[in-house]
Amino acid sequence: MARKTGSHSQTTGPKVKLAAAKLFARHGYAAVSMRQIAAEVGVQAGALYLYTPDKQTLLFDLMREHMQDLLKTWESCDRGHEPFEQLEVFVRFHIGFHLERPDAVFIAYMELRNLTADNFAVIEGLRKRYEDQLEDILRHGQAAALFSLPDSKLATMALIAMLTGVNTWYREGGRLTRGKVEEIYWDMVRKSVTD
Amino acid sequence: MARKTGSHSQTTGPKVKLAAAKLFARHGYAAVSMRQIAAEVGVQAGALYLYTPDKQTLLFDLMREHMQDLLKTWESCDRGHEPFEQLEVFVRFHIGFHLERPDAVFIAYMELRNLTADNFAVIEGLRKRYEDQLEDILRHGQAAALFSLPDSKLATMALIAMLTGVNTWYREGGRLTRGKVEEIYWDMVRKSVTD
DNA sequence: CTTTGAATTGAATGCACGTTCAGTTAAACA
DNA sequence: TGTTTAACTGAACGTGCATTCAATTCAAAG
Repeated sequence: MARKTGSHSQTTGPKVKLAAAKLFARHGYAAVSMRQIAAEVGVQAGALYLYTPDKQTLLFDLMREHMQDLLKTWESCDRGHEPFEQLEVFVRFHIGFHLERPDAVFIAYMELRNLTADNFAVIEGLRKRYEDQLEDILRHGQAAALFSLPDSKLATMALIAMLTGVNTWYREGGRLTRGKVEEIYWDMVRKSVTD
Repeated sequence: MARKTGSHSQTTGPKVKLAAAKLFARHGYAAVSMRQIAAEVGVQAGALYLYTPDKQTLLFDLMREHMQDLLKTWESCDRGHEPFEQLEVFVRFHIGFHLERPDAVFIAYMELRNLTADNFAVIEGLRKRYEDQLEDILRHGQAAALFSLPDSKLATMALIAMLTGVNTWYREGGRLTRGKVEEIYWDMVRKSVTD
């Protein structure tokens, strides 16, 4: 399928995913046709099937790759050794990672209901693994009597919702720099988990 | 259009909106057909057009009515007179109102991109008016030196995202009662806005 | 210069879509 | 009983959907 030698296009494969991500994020999976994606890439609709078996797999692959990227990047970064430090690293990592991939984040949060049951289970599993990263930090901080949380599961959900929300309003070149946003969110998070 | 005297059905009109809300929330506006909505109501597709001019208006009306209900209910409730009290009332109101209307909330947050430009502007205006309610509370608390916030606009967005997130995980009859959830969230919010 | 074969086209398949509307039903009224 | 009328059906309209595939293109290999 994938060409081995140079032919008249070197980039159609990757272009398909970029085009699909852009259009799914803007208009939603169900509202975007394979013809629209093909037009964005600059080919006819039939050519897309050289790069994906069907539309559902295109969506699933985008979401799976995003979640795997999220987990892998988190696992391979220096995550600190003490609860406050770990929580600050997590907050800054989450905001930075999400602000760099607005399309993928939007799709991963909005298109869950357009996945088949099997695909949904896979993505939910990956999401759960990520949420567990934060929950572990909160529980260790709680166990060390550094944090004060009535319910670490609820706090996990509350904090992740708050942090991910940055994508709904942040615009590059706006009033606040990315670093300033990270700082303000970290300040709120730190206070919310302590007495 | 609407019948004035008793005929063989008293309820088709309202049923259309309930069915549409349920299906839009579950599968998304673009993925739901007029035929599916009609089947849920128990009529043929053509009959829906006695109650809505088109599918887009059905979506818009659901979103507009939800936002108007939100604003009206907030404006007509006892909102307190002192910043901490006002903020606590807002937190509890927001959580309670949202948990009671999961379908409408889901639609209002997920289907913005399926609105026409004109309809989007209307809904965004209503949403802004609601966000301003919280921002006003935070600014007054800040002005009275009761709250400590580097940026009240950012804090508004962060808190609303956190509170609305409750709809993604809360399930009636689960581990926590609604009142307990309100209490825990209020605790986190209170701490996050103070020193 | 000819052969090869992957990349792509473009037409076609069958199906589902939103919407319309002439006709049917049946309850309410005269 | 006969007339009215709102509610609803069922078929149809034109369009666009995801997907398939025989035919074509064209750069590289021989």
